[in-house]
Amino acid sequence: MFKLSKMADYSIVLLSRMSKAEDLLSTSELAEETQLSEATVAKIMRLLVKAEIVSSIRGAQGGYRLAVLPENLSAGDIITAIDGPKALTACTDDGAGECILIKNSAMAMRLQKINGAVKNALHNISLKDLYV
Amino acid sequence: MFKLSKMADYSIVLLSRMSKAEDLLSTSELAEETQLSEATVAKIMRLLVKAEIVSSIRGAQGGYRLAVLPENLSAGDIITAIDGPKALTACTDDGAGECILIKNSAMAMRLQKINGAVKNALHNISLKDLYV
DNA sequence: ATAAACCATACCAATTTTGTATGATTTATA
DNA sequence: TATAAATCATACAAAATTGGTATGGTTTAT
Repeated sequence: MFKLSKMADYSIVLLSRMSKAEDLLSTSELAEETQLSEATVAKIMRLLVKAEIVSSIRGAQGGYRLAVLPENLSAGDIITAIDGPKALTACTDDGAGECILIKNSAMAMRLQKINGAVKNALHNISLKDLYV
Repeated sequence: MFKLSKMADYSIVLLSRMSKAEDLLSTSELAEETQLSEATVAKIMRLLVKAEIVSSIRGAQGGYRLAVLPENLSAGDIITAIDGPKALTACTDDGAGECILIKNSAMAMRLQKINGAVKNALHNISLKDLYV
């Protein structure tokens, strides 16, 4: 399926909100403003931190802040962070073991061609483009 | 998720095989040559017929034949036929009721922008490009 | 010390996807 | 005209994925 997952869409909502903020935003603040549950927000923020899309400050008065400029953050980056690399990667030569298994097969070529085109398209859309 | 479904991939295998054939190919012939089960082949062919990507002849000695030139058949057409229009459509103005519900919302705008880009990318890849 | 806040993991429910089974209809051919 | 080859239509169960929540641990400002 080639459609945006709910989680990826939520993450764009959150990132759009963060791109308007000067200071740190906590999970509870983000949840309240976006109408999402705190648990869901927390789950997404963890993934965005791991992908180094946002930076986090722990402890009281902590929170999250964008680590990248909105114009330098692509939809592809966000989707990869949320849905995992398998959602998008085009099986490049430096890939992991799984990729080698189907290398040289016709199936691998097709996946590479199609996923490569999708990947490319998504990397040409920035968060700034999405923030309407 | 932005990856090719198994069914869509199978359909490309089948269509690639058909693009090499001069005459009709039956479900059992296609199944044998592609190593897929007859039931799975039958299911896919039905969808391709409904989408007018292949034409079918019923009865004994019947079978399937490509109804479009490989260079005029896009990956987007194939995916839409197999996974349904929701896999790809960008929520256009002439769309069905479901689309109207989220119209004018920020979510609709994002979906439109992202899915539109993916849709466009997939329509620029033809079956001929995939047939390696 | 305490409370605010992030971190990590595990888990279940809901949905979607895959794959198969069954029976009906069409048609070439002996 | 009976038979077999073939597509058509629907329904359904198993498997995988996704969505969402809960629980407990760790960090840090006050």
